[in-house]
Amino acid sequence: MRLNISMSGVEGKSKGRESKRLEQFRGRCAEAGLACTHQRQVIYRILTEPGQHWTPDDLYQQARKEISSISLATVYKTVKTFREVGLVRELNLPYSQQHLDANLTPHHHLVCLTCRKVMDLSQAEFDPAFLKARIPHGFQVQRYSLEVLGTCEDCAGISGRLSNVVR
Amino acid sequence: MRLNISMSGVEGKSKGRESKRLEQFRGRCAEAGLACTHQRQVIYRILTEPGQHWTPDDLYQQARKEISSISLATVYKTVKTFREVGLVRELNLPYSQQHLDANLTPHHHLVCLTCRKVMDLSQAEFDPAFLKARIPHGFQVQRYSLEVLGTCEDCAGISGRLSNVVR
DNA sequence: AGTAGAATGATAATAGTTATCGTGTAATAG
DNA sequence: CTATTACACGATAACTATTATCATTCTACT
Repeated sequence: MRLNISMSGVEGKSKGRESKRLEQFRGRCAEAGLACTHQRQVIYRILTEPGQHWTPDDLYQQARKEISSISLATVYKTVKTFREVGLVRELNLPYSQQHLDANLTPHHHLVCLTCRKVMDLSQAEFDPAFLKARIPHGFQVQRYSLEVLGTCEDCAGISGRLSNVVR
Repeated sequence: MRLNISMSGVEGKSKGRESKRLEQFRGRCAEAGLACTHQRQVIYRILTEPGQHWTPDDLYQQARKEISSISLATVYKTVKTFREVGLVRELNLPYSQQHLDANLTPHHHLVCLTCRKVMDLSQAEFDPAFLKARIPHGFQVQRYSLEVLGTCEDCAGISGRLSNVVR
């Protein structure tokens, strides 16, 4: 059976907007030399739901609702590909499973160590007052974990343009 | 064979200072209700070498030099115990293995995505100018990853004092 | 529509970590 | 200083997260 390339699960009213997003995604795939498959479309759409930070397994459960035959391996491979071409980023959290973020605008995260909820925190250029003002009332900060990621002087010469591939 | 409780691998000259560190460690174990075993002493001493950020496996390789019979499982269990009682913390890095930090003073990290070197960066209260001044010349920042870890409002009531147990 | 190369799905393999359990050891009491 | 007991250790199995393999299927292009 041949599957239609479409944003399934979306009703007619917002079709125009969804088609636009699909076209954007198709363009990004073309740039990156990736096939714009149904699986990748669905996974990308789920990933870009605002404010969500998916693990591969949650992503798999969600994607199965639309493509019941999808494989967990496909989800992992897709996620890895998306990371490599810069469509998503990985959060650095103290949990065993990776968490993904399709919000590429610079921002930070507020993580509840109890329920593991992750909330976005807009970039504040590290201004402590500004940052504190953005932390929701009631959130008890236990610690900040700031990782400055980049390329050290010793490595700068070695691998010029490979360094944007995280992991 | 009965093993002497001692900081093996340390020569006589600095014995006084090492004994002091051992006594400190013994005290912390007593507080936490932990037995001050030879294995834990050695692992803790390795972990507290300044500027180092060990993975469990590296820690195992290092500890074997002093206790050839030590088990990898012991290293993992010890590390987990140390995390639970707050003797060490886990770094949040985009790599598969956990990295440990026995430096409990608030500070951040500078991570080279190429060679995976991790350098300490003293706490700067999120002042961007101060922070930038501390980044070594030649280090090319690709991104900041700030995770604010704590307890969200919803969870504040539920698990009052359990929240310092990370992971 | 036909074709080449890439992606998928099923599953095996691997890496990192944790659990199990019998033996050994540290802390405490006598 | 020795005996006891609960805890810790070591060996290994088990488990979880992730990646590799490979035959089949699909996408992109002609």
